[in-house]
Amino acid sequence: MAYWLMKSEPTVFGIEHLQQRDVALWDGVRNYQARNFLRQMKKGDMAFFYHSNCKVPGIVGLMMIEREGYDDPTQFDPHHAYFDPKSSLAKPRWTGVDVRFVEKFQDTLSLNTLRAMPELADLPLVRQGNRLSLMPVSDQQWQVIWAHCKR
DNA sequence: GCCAACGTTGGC
DNA sequence: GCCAACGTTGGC
Repeated sequence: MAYWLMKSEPTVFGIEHLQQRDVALWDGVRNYQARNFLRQMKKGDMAFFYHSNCKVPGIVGLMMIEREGYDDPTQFDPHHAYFDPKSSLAKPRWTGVDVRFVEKFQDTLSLNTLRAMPELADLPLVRQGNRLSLMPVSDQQWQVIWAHCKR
């Protein structure tokens, strides 16, 4: 089983949305590096839910990969914000996964706190200027983060 | 709202 | 294939 961290803007799709829906498609990833990670995800993998572009960016909860990578349907829909005219049913470009809500933490584990953990120095999230929207988390990194999550 | 950092696009 | 211009991300 592998571990991941996945970013989303809470005004677009936050942990509360996932909590309400229980299972949701993680769509809209339009970056090849991130897409390739999506394709590596396996059912049962665990992922931290990270809120970005908000007042207190940080880890807010836990989810599980429910369904492995399949064609992100939004790429085909010309009326959708995530539409990609260069993609087609014959040659789809983008992948989504289904994620299942597991829990919401009592407090946000803020980016500032994460940056203060020396064990996370190699995590792309804490590096300056990083824009990768989802990334693998090593076993050791996971343990360190998990120990700080208020449950 | 600002803007640095980054990825993508497209002319050449 | 280079690289300037452009658009986007995301912390602050």
